[in-house]
Amino acid sequence: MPELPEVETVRLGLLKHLPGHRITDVDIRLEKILRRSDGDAAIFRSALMGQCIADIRRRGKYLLFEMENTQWVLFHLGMTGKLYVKPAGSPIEKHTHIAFHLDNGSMLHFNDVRQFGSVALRCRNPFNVPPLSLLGPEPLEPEFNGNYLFQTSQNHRVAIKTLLLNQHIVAGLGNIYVDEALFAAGVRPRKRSDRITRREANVLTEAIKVILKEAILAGGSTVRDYRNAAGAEGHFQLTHKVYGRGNQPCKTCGTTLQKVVVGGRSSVYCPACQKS
DNA sequence: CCTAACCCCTGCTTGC
DNA sequence: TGCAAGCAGGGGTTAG
Repeated sequence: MPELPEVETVRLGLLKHLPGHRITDVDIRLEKILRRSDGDAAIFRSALMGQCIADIRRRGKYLLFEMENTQWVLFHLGMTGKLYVKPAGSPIEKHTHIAFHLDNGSMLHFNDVRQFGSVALRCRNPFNVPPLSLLGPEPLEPEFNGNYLFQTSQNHRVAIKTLLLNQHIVAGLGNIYVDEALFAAGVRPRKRSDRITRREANVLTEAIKVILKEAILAGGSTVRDYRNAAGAEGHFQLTHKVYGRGNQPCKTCGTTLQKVVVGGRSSVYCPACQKS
């Protein structure tokens, strides 16, 4: 479940190794992992052969390789997707669907057990077309603020958790960080969005920003599958107050944490600390 | 326009 | 010990 902090951690790791390097070959083992790509596997390979990686960017949970020739490669890690930088000659392990060979001999492996992730070639700037153009604001940018969240909440009648998971409203939050932010803000996940107060929207927005920043500093959360570009685990899971802790005591007050389903997602909250 | 349900997929966990 | 059902869930599509 790579969310914004995990994707950002992968990006920072890849930045150390990839920009300025040329792709010398592309080995596509599972064609169907290419989704919404400009062209088939053969086109993907030939378009990128010999091309130099200029920059690595992120939008929501998407990672973007900006190539020197203005092509782009769009990655989504889905639930279990990983991008590994590997030394020269590393074997291609199970569930590695694409291996990029680089001009310094190292390799970049895209590995995804559940195959919910995707990789796509884009011949033009992808920011102004779907799916990126449909994304809401970046949660760490100033345009995501209490006023925005309050106004948006008033215009929908879903559970606040469902609203925050909606990438069209704010880009990059997933189950972990929404549950943690709702706990920090003292708001229950099933609270209807149009009943959120202006003050709650302010508190929630700040909680989201603080938690995301802390999680990035901790290298993300490794619950089961997540690893960074070097194959190392994150540490933020040690700080989780509620995610994955259903029926365990609240770390703040000792009350047994409640586990419920909201919008089809398992959700954990503290009935004492989250009164609203 | 909106929301809920379903689908994709594999491997770990749980129950018999 | 073995087997199968249950579960995890981001995002796209379909149904209502």
